[in-house]
Amino acid sequence: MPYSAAEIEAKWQSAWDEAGLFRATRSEDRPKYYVLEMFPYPSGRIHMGHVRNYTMGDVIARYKIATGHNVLHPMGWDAFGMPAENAAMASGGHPKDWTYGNIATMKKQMKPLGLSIDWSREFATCDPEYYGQQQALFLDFLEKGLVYRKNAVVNWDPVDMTVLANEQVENGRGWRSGALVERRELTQWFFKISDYSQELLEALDTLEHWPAKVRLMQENWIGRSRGLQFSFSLIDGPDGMDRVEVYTTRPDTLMGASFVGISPDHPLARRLEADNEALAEFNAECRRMGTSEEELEKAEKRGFDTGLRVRHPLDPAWELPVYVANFILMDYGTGAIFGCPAHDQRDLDFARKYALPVVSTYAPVAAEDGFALPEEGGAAYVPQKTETVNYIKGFAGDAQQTGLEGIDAAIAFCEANGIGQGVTKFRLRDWGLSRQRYWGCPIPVVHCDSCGVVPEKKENLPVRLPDDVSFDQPGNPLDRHPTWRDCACPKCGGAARRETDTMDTFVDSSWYFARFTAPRAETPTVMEEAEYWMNVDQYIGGIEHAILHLLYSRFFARAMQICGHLPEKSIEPFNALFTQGMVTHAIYENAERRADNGRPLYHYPDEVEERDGAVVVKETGEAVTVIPSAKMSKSKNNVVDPVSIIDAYGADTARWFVLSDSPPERDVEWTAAGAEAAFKHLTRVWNLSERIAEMEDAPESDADKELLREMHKAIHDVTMGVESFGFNAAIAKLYAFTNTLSKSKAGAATQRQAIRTLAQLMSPMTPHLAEDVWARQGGEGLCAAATWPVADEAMLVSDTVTLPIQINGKRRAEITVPADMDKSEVEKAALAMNAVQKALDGAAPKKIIVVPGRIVNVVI
RNA sequence: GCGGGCGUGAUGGAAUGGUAGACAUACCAGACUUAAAAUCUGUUGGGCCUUGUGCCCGUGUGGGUUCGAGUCCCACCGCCCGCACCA
Repeated sequence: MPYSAAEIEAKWQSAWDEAGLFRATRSEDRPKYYVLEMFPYPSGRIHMGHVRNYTMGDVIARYKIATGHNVLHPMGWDAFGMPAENAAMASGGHPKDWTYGNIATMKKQMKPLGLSIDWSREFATCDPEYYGQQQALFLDFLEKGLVYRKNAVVNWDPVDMTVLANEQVENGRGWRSGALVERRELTQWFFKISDYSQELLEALDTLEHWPAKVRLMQENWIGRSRGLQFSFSLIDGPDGMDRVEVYTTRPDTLMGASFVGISPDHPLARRLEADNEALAEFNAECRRMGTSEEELEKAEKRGFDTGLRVRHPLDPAWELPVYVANFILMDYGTGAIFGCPAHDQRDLDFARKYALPVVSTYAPVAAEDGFALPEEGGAAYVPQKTETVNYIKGFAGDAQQTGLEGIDAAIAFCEANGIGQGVTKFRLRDWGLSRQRYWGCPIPVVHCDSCGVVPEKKENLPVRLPDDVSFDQPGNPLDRHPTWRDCACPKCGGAARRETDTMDTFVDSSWYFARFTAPRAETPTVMEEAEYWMNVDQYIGGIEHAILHLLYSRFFARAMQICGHLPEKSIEPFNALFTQGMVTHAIYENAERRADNGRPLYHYPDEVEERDGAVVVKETGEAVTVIPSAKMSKSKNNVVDPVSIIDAYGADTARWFVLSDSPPERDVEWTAAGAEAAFKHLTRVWNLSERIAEMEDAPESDADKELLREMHKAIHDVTMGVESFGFNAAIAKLYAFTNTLSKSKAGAATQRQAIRTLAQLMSPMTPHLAEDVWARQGGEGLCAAATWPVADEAMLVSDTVTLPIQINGKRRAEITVPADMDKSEVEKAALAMNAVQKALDGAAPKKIIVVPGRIVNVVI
């Protein structure tokens, strides 16, 4: 019989369903294991990235089932968000219909992959049963003071009358209207994540099974710094303003101060713009810039001289100008800085532009050739904190000190002289959760003229989104929905208005992992279930979530614990994290023609072919530029649809391929050739199984022993590979073992044992094929439920070992010796070799290094 | 701009500081076939001539540590990800 993926895949999926193999229930007889992949946004169709992500999780889940764990492997939908509203605006439908329609489609596309998911726990974050519990969490957080209101800046589109996300701002203009975007202040809700800065930072050390790079990125994001907070006294400032408070991490450069810079949003700047039209214009222009940090940092550094002056705290006679500058963030520090051009390149650029003085406070201890002080035209000199420098114009010990010592000395000096205080600050800002959009979780509060902001009563939850909304007018439809918006105050019963803002979708994804432990509960979580299933033992997702999603989830775990929704152990909810790479594909750009709208013209993979070493469009023969390995994107026509791959080759081929060619943390490029190779291999295994099933038994020989030895090596290597996320390496071993088996001269019984083991080792990756081979070769029960094989240590060690012999680190010969041979014996045997004597050419070895089982290196 | 990562044959990649290129693709050669496809077998980093169990070079570039560096350290170049209202 030929290999028919479609047939066997359907068959074994029903078998697993009938056996209820993936239904998770609490049980004390096995250790639990919770494996979770970041849940998908229901964008419309599944893509290869989903296949890769869920296949990796599935490998872990199936491996853990086989090694005797009680596995929880759930799936849900991150279903709120802008694309649903955009679709509604574009085509007139309802975000709800669009979203649930997409979920149905994607679930139908995922099912054939044969994932070991407990679908009984499925939910979407836009289900009222889910977001209602999220509203309950919000009210608990409010009660505990974990959420509060303050003003914050948003991107405002004055034509569409709507708030824009950063990604909706293109070159300072709204993506739909093309209008110049403004910054506007709104009163918004914030989570007090900054209260946990220190704790979130320190706890990173406990996350030993997280990638070091993710921990480092979070550390930098939280951004702890030690510095000095002090003020400059303002000369003839406006009423009530007599000083400018400043925070600096380099107080040792205070004697190099050359100006004071304040944010355009600083209270002083706002006060001054009232009587200064030019300044008002400057500030307005700054506020037209986007709100993203990237944009602020990349923008040309510009300043406006307010004409005001301040006194230097160490020398009242020393006056400095005050500038409003576009690169200073009101959100960080005090919204004001002092500029020290000699030791900060940005300040130096600024000083040169506005002809401000440049004064070095320290210089290198030993200047290299060509070094010039910044005041002599050199670049800003910024030493490492551990580098020793020569303080030439310091004030706190004036001597050679490391940068760090200089900072500490400066803080101590300033504190002793009443100039300022050493403070620890964090870069981490509070998390603004208000969104002025319809398709999100309503914030469950009411605004009452007499009572102010009143939380909705818990028994009135969920505050449901109204269905009768339209998107034919700009703005948030909740704002113009009177019967929903107008309500009674929960406190006084008088006329009040619902909050029409909804929550950031990051809120939805900050606790879904906890909800999976009790997805139908009438409370956000159930302690008994959370106690059993939490924490997530292995979390898998994209590196793009390294900071925000993971940090927010860590904060939520703490907040939920405080409110009694999670056990103490869940303060860090993800025991282990793995960040996988993307699935990429070449882009085929027409080199001779552009699309009608002037943009580049991209061709689908099946529209091009190779002719005489060049890639051309099949129909027209036009030349094509191949851009290798780019992120799959609809607009580039380089998306490969998993459905078509599954239809053509089966799910096992798709699963095998996405795991095989690249290490999981790196990007993998989808190629037609790679998919075919995967299919070819699975066919080979199938054919091998057919052949072995019909073999007649033969007397045992050395070949049997050899095959068993290779089998145990394969068990060992594949197990190691799966345990350490080395799926590609595990697959390489499986290829090699398949080759060994197909050439083996061993007897039928041994070959059957070997191919059953091969099936088991393959089953996490290609569960359907494995199941079929297992059954064909007389395996008992379901392969998916069979106990994982264990490598026999005794079978792994060889009697002899081949050692390379190096002369001065260059390989010159090799020698085969008994594995347990003594070091000195190995040394003797190596020196006695002809090739070694020839290479030595009479020279006497100075030193001989023998690393047992590894290498011999002769140094002459 | 800031933070993080990556860079190895024609290609994807393998390699606890210890024989660089496992495994796969592609290419070439052979078997089977009237033929092709499929399948199976074998070869393949570059260079040299003296064809050997030979020599030299080789993991983005330049330096360093080490008996020994793809791996560790420093600098540079290129590409990718994140930058707080995309999910």
